[in-house]
Amino acid sequence: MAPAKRKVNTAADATSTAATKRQKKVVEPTASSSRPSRTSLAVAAAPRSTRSSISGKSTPVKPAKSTIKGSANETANKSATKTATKVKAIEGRKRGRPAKTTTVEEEAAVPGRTSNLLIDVPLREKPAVKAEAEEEAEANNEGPAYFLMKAEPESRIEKGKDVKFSIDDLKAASEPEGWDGVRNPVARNNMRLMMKGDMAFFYHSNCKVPGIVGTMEIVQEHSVDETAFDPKHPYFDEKSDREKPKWCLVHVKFVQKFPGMIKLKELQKYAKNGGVLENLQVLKQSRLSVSKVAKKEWDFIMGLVDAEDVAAMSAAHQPQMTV
DNA sequence: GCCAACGTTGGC
DNA sequence: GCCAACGTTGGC
Repeated sequence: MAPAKRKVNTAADATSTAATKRQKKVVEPTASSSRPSRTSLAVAAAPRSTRSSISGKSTPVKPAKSTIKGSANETANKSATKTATKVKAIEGRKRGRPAKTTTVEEEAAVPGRTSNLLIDVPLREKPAVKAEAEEEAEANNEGPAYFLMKAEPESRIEKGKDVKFSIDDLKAASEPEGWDGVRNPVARNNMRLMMKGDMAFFYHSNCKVPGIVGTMEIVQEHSVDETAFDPKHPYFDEKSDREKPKWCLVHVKFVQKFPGMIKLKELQKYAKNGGVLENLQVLKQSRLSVSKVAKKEWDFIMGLVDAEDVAAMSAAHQPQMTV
């Protein structure tokens, strides 16, 4: 479901009109040792591996990603009856495991701005301490917010179409790319937070060496992801109603490709006990294809790039041992 | 290819 | 609305 963005090369899109891309891997991201620790007792009691061995393994072939599923129902918003401080995670549901609850603050936790998240969601009540909240929002309302978006740089065919989308594809695009295909509610909500001028890391996922390969800028805020309505599209979602669009995309433009990749492995090193990146969302929720990055995390990672750059240059200038 | 994580489903 | 089952993601 929450695919990282992937680019789908349709005939129409072959020349890279902004139309389709893919995304993927939203979703989803990892803990220090790569997998978030789980807290559910129910799961502990019945380890997934056990269950899956009983039910049989999934197909060896990678299933179509992200297309069909989708969240329970954004329509369930109506049932959001919660109180002011706790709001059902964005869409709420009619059935199923209860959605995690998050505070307004958490949901709006993109540093530096108030949330514009809920376009199609009921308004939340304002915090009691409204004045303070507003002041803080204003005080923070400067500078861009930062994100991380995943795409698959290697070819993978889904519904007959190649879903690959790399930083080089973005770089080659002549117009802003619509980051479509996000089919995970959390990732989608992160896209709704994006504002023009915000920045995002471009992350290569589902490949040999995953990691951050460059940056891009958000040039157009969220709009409806039309690929959800096309039955032939890899990202078709039969449950998405045109009257009530469930999925959105944002448009991005290439900013830079790093001289080298900041590997996932390296990011994880800095996430260990108390490290600067210990709260990097993509490391905590490895499957999130669109995640938030705090300014401090962004700056730190950009610092790694510079350091690497310098190291690469000095290596290049090292006297060569001639053979 | 394996399998932890975790979102969703749907019976109760 | 709880929760067991199950499907998918994506690093390894």
